[in-house]
Amino acid sequence: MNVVNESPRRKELTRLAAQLFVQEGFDRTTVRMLAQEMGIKSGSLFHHFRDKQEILAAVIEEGTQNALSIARQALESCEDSAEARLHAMARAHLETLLTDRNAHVVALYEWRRLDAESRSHLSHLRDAYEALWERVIDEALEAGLIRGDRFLVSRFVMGALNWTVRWYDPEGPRKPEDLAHELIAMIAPSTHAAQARSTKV
Amino acid sequence: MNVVNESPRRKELTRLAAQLFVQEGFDRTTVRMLAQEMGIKSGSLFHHFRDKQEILAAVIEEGTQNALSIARQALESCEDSAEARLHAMARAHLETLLTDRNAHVVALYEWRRLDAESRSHLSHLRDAYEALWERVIDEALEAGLIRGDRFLVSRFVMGALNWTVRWYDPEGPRKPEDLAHELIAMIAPSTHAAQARSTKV
DNA sequence: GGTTTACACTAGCGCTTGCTTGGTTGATCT
DNA sequence: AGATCAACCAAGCAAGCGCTAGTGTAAACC
Repeated sequence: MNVVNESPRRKELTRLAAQLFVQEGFDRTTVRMLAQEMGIKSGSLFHHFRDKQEILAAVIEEGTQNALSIARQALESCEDSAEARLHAMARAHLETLLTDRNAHVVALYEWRRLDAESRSHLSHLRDAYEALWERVIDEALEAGLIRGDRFLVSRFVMGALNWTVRWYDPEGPRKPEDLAHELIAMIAPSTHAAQARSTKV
Repeated sequence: MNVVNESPRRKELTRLAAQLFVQEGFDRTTVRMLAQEMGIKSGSLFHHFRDKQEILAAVIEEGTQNALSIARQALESCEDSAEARLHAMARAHLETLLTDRNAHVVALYEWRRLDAESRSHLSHLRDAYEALWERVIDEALEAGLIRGDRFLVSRFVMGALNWTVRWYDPEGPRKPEDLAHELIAMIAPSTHAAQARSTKV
């Protein structure tokens, strides 16, 4: 019978599903396409997942969990200044786009295809991630690193970062490190990062 | 027979379609749902549009055309300083989200469901709009209003602005004017806008 | 006053969809 | 050696899909 466990097989299938969801979109991806990509028949798919919705939820959960743990780890292992923490968060965020790009694209584009219960479960995860951001931005505001409305600044920054999935090319010359620097230089021009940049160019 | 004209009836139907596409997503919206919303039977729909794809293209074209003409008008009727032009663009962008929100959400989320020919036609329109942005940002860079990499700054700004469709509440206290001010204050802290803000708060 | 045109209807074809059912296989455990 | 179990398959159902064909009708035009 079908299970809700976390078998390694299921994780691999989730990874493949994420790729197809990005290529085709959730609604256009049929269970037959998913099965073929996985090397099994469409019926066998429902041994691993209750229904198609559950595959989508699994993809998004996987990606968000990873982003959350990477961000937490980055915050723990960086210097304690507001600037260092802001930079660590931006860099962590961009690095997950390298390693988990598919899952994040799905989370951004197909969120609304989740049913009500998956959505409420996953929105807690997402809230936890965004809370990390708001806290780091609060610290930056208090330190006078940046200024402006707390709510608006965090939304603008999240927007700029999330939008990167649209244009960022991991094969290109720009590394996540560079993007993080440039973003912080843009919103906090009085930092070391900004000065290093503006004299270099 | 079905036509490709621009009858007022077709425009009204396009507006209704945009709303449904936002609520349900393009793939989940059936021609029967569209017809019901329009008060006709599903077969009658194909008198106005060749196929379902064409409805999507019509929605996106309408929204992009409006954004483009509003932006051009804003640039023509504003002061000639780099700061004024940047502000005019940001404000125009946010105001189209008020008046044409549905169409823009569709353009952002359902772009990939366009077939090849619609996509190539519409991407010219979108490029024209983004070119306006790049030019204004170039001017701001030259004027020393902001600093940083031309490519990255424009992507970050577009990201922050486009992301607003996710959280912006037109009924709330913040007006497009305010958002535009705040965004510019964030990326160009030495402007009048920034000083007015930071002393006021 | 006859023809055309715009817009709508009814009915349904051919196909695809997500998912179910009942059964087979090979490895693991006792 | 027998039992258990995860993993898979073949076959197909019921529902829904985009779209077409053929027809009706009221207004507009010549």
